Amino acid sequence: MEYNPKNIEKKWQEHWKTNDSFEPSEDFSKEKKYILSMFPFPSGRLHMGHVRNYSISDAFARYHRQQGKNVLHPIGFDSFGMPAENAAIKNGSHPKGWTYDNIDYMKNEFYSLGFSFSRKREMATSDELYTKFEQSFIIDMYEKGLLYREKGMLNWCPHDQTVLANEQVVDGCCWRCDTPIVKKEMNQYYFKITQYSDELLSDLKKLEGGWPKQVLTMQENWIGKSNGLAFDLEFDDASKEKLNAQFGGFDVFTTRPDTIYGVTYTALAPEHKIVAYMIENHLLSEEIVAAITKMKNTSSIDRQKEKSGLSLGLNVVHPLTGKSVPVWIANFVLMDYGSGAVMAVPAHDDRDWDFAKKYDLEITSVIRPFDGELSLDAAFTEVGELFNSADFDGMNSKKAQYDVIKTFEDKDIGKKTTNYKLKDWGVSRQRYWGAPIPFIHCSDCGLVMEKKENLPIALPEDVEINGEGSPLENHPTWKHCKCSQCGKDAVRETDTMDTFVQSSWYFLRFCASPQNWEKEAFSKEQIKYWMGVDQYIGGIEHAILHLLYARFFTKVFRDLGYVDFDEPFDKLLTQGMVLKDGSKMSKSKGNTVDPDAIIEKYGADTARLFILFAAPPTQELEWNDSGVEGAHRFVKRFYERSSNVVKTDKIPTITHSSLNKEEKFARKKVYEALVRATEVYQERYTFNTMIAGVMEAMNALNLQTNAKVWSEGYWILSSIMEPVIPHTCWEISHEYFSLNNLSAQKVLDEVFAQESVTLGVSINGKRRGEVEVAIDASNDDILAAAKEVVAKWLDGQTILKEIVVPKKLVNFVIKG
RNA sequence: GCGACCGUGGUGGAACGGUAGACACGCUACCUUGAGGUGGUAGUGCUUUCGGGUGUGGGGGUUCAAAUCCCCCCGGUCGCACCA
Repeated sequence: MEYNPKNIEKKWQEHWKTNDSFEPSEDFSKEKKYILSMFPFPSGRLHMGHVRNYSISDAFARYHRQQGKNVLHPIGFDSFGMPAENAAIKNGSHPKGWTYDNIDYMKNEFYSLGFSFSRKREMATSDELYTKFEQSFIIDMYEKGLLYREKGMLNWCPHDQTVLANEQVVDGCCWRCDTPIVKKEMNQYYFKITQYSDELLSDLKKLEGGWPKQVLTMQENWIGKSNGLAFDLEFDDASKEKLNAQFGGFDVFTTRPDTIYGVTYTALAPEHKIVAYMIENHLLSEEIVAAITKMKNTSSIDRQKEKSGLSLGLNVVHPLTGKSVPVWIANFVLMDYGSGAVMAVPAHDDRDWDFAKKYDLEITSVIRPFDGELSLDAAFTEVGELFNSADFDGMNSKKAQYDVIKTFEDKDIGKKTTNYKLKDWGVSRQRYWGAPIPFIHCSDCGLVMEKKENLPIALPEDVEINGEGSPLENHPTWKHCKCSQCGKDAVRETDTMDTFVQSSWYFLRFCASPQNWEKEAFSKEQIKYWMGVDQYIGGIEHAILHLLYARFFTKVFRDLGYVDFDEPFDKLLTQGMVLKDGSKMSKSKGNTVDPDAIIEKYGADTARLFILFAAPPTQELEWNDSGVEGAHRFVKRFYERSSNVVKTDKIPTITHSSLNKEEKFARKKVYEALVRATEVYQERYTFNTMIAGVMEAMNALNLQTNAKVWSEGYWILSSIMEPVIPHTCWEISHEYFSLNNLSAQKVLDEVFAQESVTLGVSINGKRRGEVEVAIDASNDDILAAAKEVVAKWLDGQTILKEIVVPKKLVNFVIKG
């Protein structure tokens, strides 16, 4: 029996396809499992990261199917996005053709790996049907006030010619093409994600235990909640006059109200509206205006390099002391956080300190250490004791924060405030290959929504894509339409949506029964049954963007009445990257391994086995060619040794007591592998250790010749390996077991019964020998036997303590 | 700077306070083979005077017992980063 992966794999892939083997049942009384891998972008070919991702989810899906669960394991494609347009610009292909060709190719790759996806629920987010339902949700969100249009300074990528969300700007550059971002003022649609800031933060608690801590922390930091005091700083009379009485003062926010008596200057962001007013009304010298303009045009990276600022020649009044405090502009004050203005306490804040030193501003200390001297070489930012602070003198600075806030609230000059780093999600993209935003601009009615019955607003196919401007804007006819309200000539919105909108609800779409596919996005009943996703698997790179947006959409859908839960993904597994020669596989580094070539050479089962065996799923995985060969040898051995099995329709019954030592050992190893497999599939996800257990069992089986033990062993081992190397296991199972063993397996306790057990014997925790004792030996007998074994170590020593750990070891504590 | 995770043979990795290095790769020797591959047998942390000694980044602590728990330091990876 020679192992021929090509024949076996093709045979079973055909079988699964023709028999609809992996379609979930519509019987909602069954216990369900929803296993989902993050869906791929159809870039053209699968890479090893994909293979790893889907090998993991497929193992889960197949395992739960064996356990009799109703399993939903769908696949789709996140198929809108820039690369389709880039390909169009580069080689003249049409984004749609390019995308769907890629999808076809990748689907074949998926099925050649034997993944058990529901074929009937395959979809792509660029399908018009998907766009139709999405646009309908967008209209709902607009009606709820969760989507709005506003002019703002946006992140503009000059290369991709589009706006980016804050989350898509990485180190000041475009997340896709690495081009430095410039700020541009434009109209833009925003999702009001900030309305959910608090809930997105507090619901992270519900995910504890199910999600990796790292991801929860990243989301927490991204939302960035901080509590503090907001208050008004009022201009003195001379400053008010200078500003033509247009401004009475400005708002500042601080998380350190305890340092209020240490305020010696205040600083505005260069983009602050007071600064803008002063420039417009020529209240500043040309020199200063030039410096401000330069500051504003500096990229955010450069702006971080050195602090700089300018005095505005204005003063405010300290709210508690009445002292005059100068107003500056500072490049480190961010317009989009808080109010774009800060009170500065150089004595107790590093940034304020640097700035004060550079411009020789006053520094007033108000907190000193509880013991020891206050150093005047740097800002003192620890907790300490207040001084120079009137009524608050002597108070613990931590406690004083509450008292100062209370004082401001009592006097009605400020209040406790919470700020978030999270910003509203800008979703317009000035690109073609995306879902059109279903709005209309009417010269009479303003911004109006398209009527739902006219959805989808589909993309025109005859477009010119040359990288200049928005193809929809440039299209001769597409944007012209009738106003949905007054019926007069109007124009469509030509912006399309960020592709993260599609991935924010695709997991809900998969819950829809294919027979209702056309009619509805999903039904409440289907959602109720299938959601939440029991196990979600994907890369850590989506820890913020996708997962935050999907959580946001879930909460919005809940408030729109479509779903009745708060969080979409119960359990999240973030897989590690696939590396080659120590770094991430990438075309530019030339260290990629093509999955197709591996399947061609060794078969899909080898690829799957290697990828699950080489490392636990959450860790990085180093690709290793000889490791792949090792995996291949195992699959081959596993298949070829099945010739020791005798055909049977049910698991053989064996009288354990009549077996010899090797046979008993083999059975024990087989059942140990089963116990471990259960643990791994249900809790630990360390497939590498499960596979190691199967290898041990195989090694043990090979030391004996009992056909019944072989048959029982294969009955169990091919069942627990089926989620990993499905083709080989189905072939074996079909050949010998009529496919009856691919189901939940029972553990037989009798095989673990032992007459004797070997204990380690140690002295002072140091292993000195081992002793074999009867399983039911008393502690005294064990100790006596153990003492004999280590007699030479105990000679002339006083035993202070004797410890017996049942079935593990004996430890003697001796003096010295 | 802040936060999270991690540090075990030549390599990937086991060990959920209880015999460190399971399982595999690699390597060495031998058997099978015309050769290569496959398959098989034995060995493989370091060191050794063959008794043993020593060993999980370094130092300390808790414990009868620590790779594992606690503290400090060193190193690495990732994320955030002038967020007031």
